[in-house]
Amino acid sequence: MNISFNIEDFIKDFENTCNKVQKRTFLKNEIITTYIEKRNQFCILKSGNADLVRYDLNGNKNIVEHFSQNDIFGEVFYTITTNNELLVEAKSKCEILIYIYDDIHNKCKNNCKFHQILAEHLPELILGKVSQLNTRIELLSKRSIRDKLLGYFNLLSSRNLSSTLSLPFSLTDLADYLSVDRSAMMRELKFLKEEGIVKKSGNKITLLYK
Amino acid sequence: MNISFNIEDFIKDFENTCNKVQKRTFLKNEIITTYIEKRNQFCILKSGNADLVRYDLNGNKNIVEHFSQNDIFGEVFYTITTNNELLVEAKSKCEILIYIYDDIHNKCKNNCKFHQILAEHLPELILGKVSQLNTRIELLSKRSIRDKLLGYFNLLSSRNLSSTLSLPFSLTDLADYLSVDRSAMMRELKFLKEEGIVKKSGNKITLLYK
DNA sequence: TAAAATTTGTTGCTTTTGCAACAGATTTAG
DNA sequence: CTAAATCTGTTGCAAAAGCAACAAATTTTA
Repeated sequence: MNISFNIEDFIKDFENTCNKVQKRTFLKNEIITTYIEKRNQFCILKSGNADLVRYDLNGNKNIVEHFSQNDIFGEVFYTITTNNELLVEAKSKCEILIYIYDDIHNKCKNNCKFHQILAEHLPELILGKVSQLNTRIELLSKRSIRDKLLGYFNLLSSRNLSSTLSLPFSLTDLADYLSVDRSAMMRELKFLKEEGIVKKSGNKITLLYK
Repeated sequence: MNISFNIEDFIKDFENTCNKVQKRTFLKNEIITTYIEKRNQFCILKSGNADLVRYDLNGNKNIVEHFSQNDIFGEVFYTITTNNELLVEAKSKCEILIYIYDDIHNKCKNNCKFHQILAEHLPELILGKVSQLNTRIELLSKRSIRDKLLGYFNLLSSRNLSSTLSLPFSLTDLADYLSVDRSAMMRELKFLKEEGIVKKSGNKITLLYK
């Protein structure tokens, strides 16, 4: 799994070589797609931010994943189950490439570079996804709100190579992402500030320990 | 993503066509592998049961995944992070195929059928993993012990096409898998029995509602 | 730019979960 | 076959998290 494949360059160079690839733009708050039928959509987020959202039977909103530039998503990653409505919601203006997974696999009739190269790098692309999901599982496995918050902050901080980080979420959404009650999370965040463990201004968090 | 690829047949037919594939057997409680260095191990569980386990900083045991026949696992699925010791522990006698991911990708010098066919089907194999991880995330996102228990029981029940299911875990391990306190889980299970929602005898659970 | 909608921040109270400890049942190992 | 280890089941108490409700700040939109 060499990180030799640069998805950004790939899109730039080859997205126009195949007429089966759909390009679409969505505005903030628009629904990009739902995971209902098994059309095997495979999507790449060219720009913008989006959330994969589930509303459970108790009416709780659940942010399953948060997508930013170059992330991949779509039905193809899910076994569609009964009582689950999954939506991908644009959180800002989004440019998306959409195509159907089977086309990639069964070789495109066009013999275009796009499908050719994509097929070649598909395993590492999907492995990247697996890695992200494992990180998500680690976070959700933490047993207290405090550990979830600190775990998430640490993650963003290490990606950012800095002890300061910007939240890609509102605090309301962060609670839905961590799967906890918002007011309880706010309380915990207050304690973390009072104890001098984190500092917060606007959507910036700074980790103060070590 | 046609489910045309039968991993069991594949192994039977081709595992001996490549001398780079390592076959190993582990006894119950032996450590099959650890995710520490990035050797890009890719493993297939031919038979037996195993758990992927993490011990967190508070000493809590966490069962990240449970593997049974034909499941795939290994370092290649993980971004190795600092404070994380991940172990794969055999829960029964296990037969494993081990090989290094890069060999698959960069075409095996032997030009053996094993690598050839595996490479072809790798994306759908990894997509199956993604699906499993998404199911895991859904479970961990549930907000109460009751919902986690019922969610897990439902899952096993629908796989089993029956309202009765066998737990592949001891209750102690189930608590670590659901990421909750064992005694709290036992209490909740007791309530579920008292309310006539589930029935339990031995390691068999029956769902009584609907 | 004014009104509406959403987000942040806070609190009192209730419910759920975790922790510690222990006894009995079951399984494993010598 | 017996002793040791592990697992199941239970409880009282403490701590954490959820719920509901509201005011103030901020952002969106018409």
